[in-house]
Amino acid sequence: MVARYERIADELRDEILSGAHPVGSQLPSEAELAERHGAARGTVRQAIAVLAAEGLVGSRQGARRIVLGRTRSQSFAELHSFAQWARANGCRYGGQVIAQRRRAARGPEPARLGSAQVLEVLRVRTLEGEPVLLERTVYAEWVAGAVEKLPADCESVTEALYESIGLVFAYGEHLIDAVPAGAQDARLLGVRRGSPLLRQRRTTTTHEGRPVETSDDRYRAGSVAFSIRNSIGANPLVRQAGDLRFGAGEHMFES
Amino acid sequence: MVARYERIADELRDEILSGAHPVGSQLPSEAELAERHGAARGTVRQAIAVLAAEGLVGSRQGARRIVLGRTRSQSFAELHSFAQWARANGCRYGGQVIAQRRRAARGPEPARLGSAQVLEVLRVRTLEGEPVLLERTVYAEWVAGAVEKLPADCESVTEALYESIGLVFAYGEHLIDAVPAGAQDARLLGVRRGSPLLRQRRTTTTHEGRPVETSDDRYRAGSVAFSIRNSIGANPLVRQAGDLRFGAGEHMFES
DNA sequence: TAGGAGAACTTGTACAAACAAGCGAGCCCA
DNA sequence: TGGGCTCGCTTGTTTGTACAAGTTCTCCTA
Repeated sequence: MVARYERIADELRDEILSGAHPVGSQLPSEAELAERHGAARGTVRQAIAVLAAEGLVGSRQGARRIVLGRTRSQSFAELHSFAQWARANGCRYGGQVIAQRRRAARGPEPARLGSAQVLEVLRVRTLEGEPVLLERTVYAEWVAGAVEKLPADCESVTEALYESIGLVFAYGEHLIDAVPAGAQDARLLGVRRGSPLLRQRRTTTTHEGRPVETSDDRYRAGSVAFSIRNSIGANPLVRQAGDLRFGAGEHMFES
Repeated sequence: MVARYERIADELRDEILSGAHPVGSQLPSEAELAERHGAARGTVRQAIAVLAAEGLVGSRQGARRIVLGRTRSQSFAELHSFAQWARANGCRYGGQVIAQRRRAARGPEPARLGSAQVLEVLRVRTLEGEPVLLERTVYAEWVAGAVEKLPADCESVTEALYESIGLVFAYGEHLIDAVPAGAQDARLLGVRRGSPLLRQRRTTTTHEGRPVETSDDRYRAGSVAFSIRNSIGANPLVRQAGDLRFGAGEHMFES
């Protein structure tokens, strides 16, 4: 059973994406939409809030809402799962575990993952046959067993963990910056040492706030970009100051 | 006059940031908060929605809400304005226009900015005295005059434009990836050619959806990172496929 | 003691009503 | 003609109510 406001949101979104409401044009008023759908104004507002969060429409008190764009931001699942994202974009994709070992948690890991033992996995992901992403992931102890059981060429870790132990990655925190490729990065991604990589560091938790993993993912430059649409009043992306230093050598599996 | 739900949100945020509600702990129920603040449940829900959008709390139907983190995502203004962001972080900052000229719009610019003539500005931004950001911005014709009147060392373009013509940057679309520094990048940022830069391409519009500018901003690696907090159901960040090609030399707003 | 039924609690959805606040267009007057 | 003002429209805020749906804990029973 889909909620009513979601169906209204879907319908409005379709109308925008199909061009019935061109970019820059005014949306029907809340009252009009409410009458058309036979719903209360509050429900319509909820529907419109969904579209606003997707960056499709903007609003200003007193004035009609306007259509801002036609490219829709996707769900968290696609941000988190490389496989789901690749599939949604119609790309061939694959993955391969390069190295995997258990070790004691160190540095900020005990605090972040809440376990003294962790499982460290180095994985290469490919898009259209080419290696584009190097994942250095550290799993909390309580999922380590399930991760170890996965095949080395598992295509979607997220889905596999959901199937095996019902694990859902619910919340994530991401830090995005650029770093030069280290020796290992260069070798595995097939680029020159020092060439630019897009790095995404993330920590993921379950619905209950239980930490699952932290990861250092490095994308080959040009293969992937992150996109965000936002508006005054609500957006989750922020800059964070770095310290102008970065060491290329502080990796996990660096020999 | 601040809205009631905003005051409740502020109070709750303070409690979370101050540690009264530790990370992972449960928030009081909506009914409890409503009674404590003498407000209706709907108002409390609105307040909590603000915190959820900031990534501070998560929720699941039937279960108490939990605190997800203590680092608050900031407002759009801080994402958009380098000056406002730097100030909020207590950094010394500056800016200097390197070059500026009017020219005919080309490529995707006429469509994106809605004008045939544009103003192109090359600006270097500094943090704590060091150059960290190179902005290549193209302004639509209708703001070009106001931009030209700004002093070359204007510290905050966003604020200056607001003061002079009441312009508010309301909506933005951002594309984030990594690129190697070109010759000009390297010279102006004081890094080696080919070293990694974090690139943010953005297009900004007013409340009315009127395009203001598109920009290609390049951050020195290590100086700045982008951070995002998200959850299942709502997040604005997406990956976008690149084409695996990139040339270091093809600057200035290529597609 | 283990497991299941169920009650109590909590969040999600929906409706209705009212007032506040801001915008825009049209009107009137100088 | 130009400027200011008013009025209607539209979105923003708030309250109250009701029920649906999911979670969690307790207690009872096999």
